[in-house]
Amino acid sequence: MWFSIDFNSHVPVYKQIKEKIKSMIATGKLKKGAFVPSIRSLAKDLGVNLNTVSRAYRELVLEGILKVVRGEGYVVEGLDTERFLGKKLEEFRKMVLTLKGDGIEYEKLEGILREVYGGEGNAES
Amino acid sequence: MWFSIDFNSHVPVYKQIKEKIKSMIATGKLKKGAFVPSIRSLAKDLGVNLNTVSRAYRELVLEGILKVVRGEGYVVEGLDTERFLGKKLEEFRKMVLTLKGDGIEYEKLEGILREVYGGEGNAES
DNA sequence: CATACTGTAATATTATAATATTACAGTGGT
DNA sequence: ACCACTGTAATATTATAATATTACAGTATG
Repeated sequence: MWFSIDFNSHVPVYKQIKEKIKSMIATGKLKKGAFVPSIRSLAKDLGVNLNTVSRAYRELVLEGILKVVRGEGYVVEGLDTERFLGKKLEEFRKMVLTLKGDGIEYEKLEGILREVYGGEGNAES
Repeated sequence: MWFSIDFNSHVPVYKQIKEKIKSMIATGKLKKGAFVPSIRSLAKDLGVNLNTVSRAYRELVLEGILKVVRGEGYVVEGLDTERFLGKKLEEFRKMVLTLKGDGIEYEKLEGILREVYGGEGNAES
């Protein structure tokens, strides 16, 4: 089992797959040169169609993140981690702005932050 | 001009409209008994089709948030604000979890929080 | 070389969102 | 009564995402 798909999300499945792969590269769970699961096996694991995984991988190749070796599979090329995380933080900022606009107080968000990160400011390393 | 739509978002336009209306009720910009813009005028303002706004309003009626007076328009009924904000915070928590999973540190998120809230937040590093 | 994996390609089908357009029906002001 | 607004309804069309299915082509290994 590799990861899971949120079928209730408005985010297209192929985009969710792309994001997860990128995330795994960013966190070192997938290293340069490693093979990602074959299209068929990942499709089966996730419970989606072969074509959907195929599209995700194809686009990742176009973005220079994967490379394909016909007959063998897809291999991790690399990822501009800074850029990837930067986009994530941009999304975060956008959401915070919306929440502020909804009248939610700073303390409430900070509380959730603390909760998720395990009580104190520092928790993970 | 009422608000704007993000056409690049994966979130369907009619859902974005629903969220904005709810948000405006939650923040008191739309009060109980007030008329929301007519289907046609809002559609024109947002640059979307009449049917799209119609769908959003129709669903808001089903949720008890708007009420319709034929020939006159749609009127604000009410909103369970606690529930609405609760869902927003749930989404926030989910995003924070993802970001933590991506290896982003607590301090980075807190920094953005502070930024958006204009340094107001709290000191207490 | 046969088999079992890989990726690739093509086609058809379904569901959803959004659009465009036309028409009908209710309400209020003049 | 007329007119200008309201909402409503129905139909057709487009684009996208995802599915299902079949077939073909490259690679490695027993």
